[in-house]
Amino acid sequence: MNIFKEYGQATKLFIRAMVEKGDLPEGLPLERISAEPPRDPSHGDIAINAAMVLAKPAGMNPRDLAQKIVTELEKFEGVEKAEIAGPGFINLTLRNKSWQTQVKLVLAEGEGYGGSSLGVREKVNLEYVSTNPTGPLHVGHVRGAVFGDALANVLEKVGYEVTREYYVNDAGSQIDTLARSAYHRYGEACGKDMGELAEGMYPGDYLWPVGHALKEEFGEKYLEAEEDQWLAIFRDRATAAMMELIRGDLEVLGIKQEVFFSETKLHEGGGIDRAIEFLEKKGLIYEGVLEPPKGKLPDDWEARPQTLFKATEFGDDVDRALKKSDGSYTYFAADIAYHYDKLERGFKQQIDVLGADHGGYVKRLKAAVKAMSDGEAVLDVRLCQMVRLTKNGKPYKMSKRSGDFITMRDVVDEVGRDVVRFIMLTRKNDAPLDFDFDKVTEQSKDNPVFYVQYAHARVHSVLAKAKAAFCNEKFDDYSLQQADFELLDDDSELALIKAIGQWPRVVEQAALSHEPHRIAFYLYDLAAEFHSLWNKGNDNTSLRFIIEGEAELTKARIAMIVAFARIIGSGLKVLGVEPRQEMH
RNA sequence: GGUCCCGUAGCUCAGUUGGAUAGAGCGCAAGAUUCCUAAUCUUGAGGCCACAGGUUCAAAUCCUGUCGGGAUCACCA
Repeated sequence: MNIFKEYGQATKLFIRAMVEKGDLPEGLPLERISAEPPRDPSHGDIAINAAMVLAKPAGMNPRDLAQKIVTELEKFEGVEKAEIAGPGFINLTLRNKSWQTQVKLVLAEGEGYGGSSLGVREKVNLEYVSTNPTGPLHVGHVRGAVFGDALANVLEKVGYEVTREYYVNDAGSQIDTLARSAYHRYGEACGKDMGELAEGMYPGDYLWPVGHALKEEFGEKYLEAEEDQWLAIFRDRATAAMMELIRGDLEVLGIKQEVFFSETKLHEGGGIDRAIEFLEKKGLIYEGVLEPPKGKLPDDWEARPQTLFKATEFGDDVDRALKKSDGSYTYFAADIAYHYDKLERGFKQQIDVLGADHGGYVKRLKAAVKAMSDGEAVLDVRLCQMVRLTKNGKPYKMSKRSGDFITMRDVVDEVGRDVVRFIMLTRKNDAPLDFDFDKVTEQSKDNPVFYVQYAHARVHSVLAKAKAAFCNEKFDDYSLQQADFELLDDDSELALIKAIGQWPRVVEQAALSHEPHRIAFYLYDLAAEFHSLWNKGNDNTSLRFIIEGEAELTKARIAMIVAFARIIGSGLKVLGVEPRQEMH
């Protein structure tokens, strides 16, 4: 249970009661009431803004209103004191017991602690990665992949039903290029001199096995054949092979998406026609000529009539072309159809995770979804900024193993999956991120992954020592729930416990704002709280976790740090990182 | 030129969807250390939150404009 929410709800109940009694007018903006931890801990545990938010619409003095609420809140058993501060804040100080109980809750609920049913099982479609199937994942793709996956986890934790999806761009001209590149390798596999690989082809050696497989399958059948005889089939085989490769890459990162949606199927199955027809019925399609873009014109710009979608009616800057001059559909048309398909599958909440280079694409996507759903569905597009690879602060070039880029596997091989995943979430998605190969593997506070893991490992170690010191006591989660939590009354212990109590709130906020990085930052802060407490035990041995001869006290403290470790564990799980028992 | 993102401590960045005296880490200065081990902790110095207006009880946060940095810009994908 989220303790902040609890008191926020309670406040709202009082207000409603007051409205019913006629003490307050109807129609107050109750949704603006928040119960949050105050920035300054000396202000108490929970700050409620109700009086300030409601004073004006209620036509009351904020402090008078606050006084009424305070009188009610004071009656709560868990509240030690409630006071009015500043312009009308209501500051609650909870009894220690209210916090200490959280420890027991964590142990009882285990990984479920921090979860909620906020999402009421609403379906969310989360599309991420979606790289062109023309080669293995490279570093640039990792961030979006990790971001999307962690976001999916967070959303699930608060009760959304998330579908993790990958849009396979297997229809464009880049696939023809892929097929031709594969053909080149096929020729070579057959022992023919193919000369130099033409400009613009995919040079990576990951196409070698594809060439060989094609030789296995077709022998020399297509060696002298015209392109139109083999192109389609090579496209098909090469894409399948690339998707196989990409799935393998994703698995290395620990990512599993359940839907792989093919653009080609959209073309072949008439999905695009259907979506366009749908828009046409709404009167949102017309033939027209676009204004030339402002500023510098592209060299080959010319006015031409096109099939256009009225994107401007839904917030876009210009209307967007749906057909090329040869009559075939544009990429955007396919994308409209794809999002239409998501709507047909019942997704009112859609999230696309894209690279920052797609920034200019966001408005038209949102416009399309808005238009097709009559504003019923929401599309959120999260853009992930660049990752700059560095080593010791200098731009880093790795040996290029497959073609002309650094692959995701290169990075994971070098530093490990957990490090990659965690570091990718130590920055907001829309801020660029430096990935320094030295820093991320360094064992120091500088490196958040290490810092958090270290705290977790310390708990594990203490637990083992406690078991050895008290062989007659049990330290499993159930036994620990029976501990006397009121013994945890030192300020620094309470500080750790209060930090633990923030977890449900953090999860909720990360989920609602679609910002999984908040989890990573929270875990770091939480770990800091633990390390701090640990070191107090160095100064003052009475604050150590294991106190010889004091079984009850030791049990309570072990319960506290085990609860701490559970939070770290479930937080890391959300990020897709394995918590470590030891650091060596 | 249009659009989107960014501008917070010397550096790298958080900032609880508008809250009270703006926070961490690195670096700098001083100190501590037998539970995981100087891998950690404590204390200190360091800020016109780019700038100017506006909205209100309250703005780093929302709106407008200016300046600076990045991305992107008709049929590509």
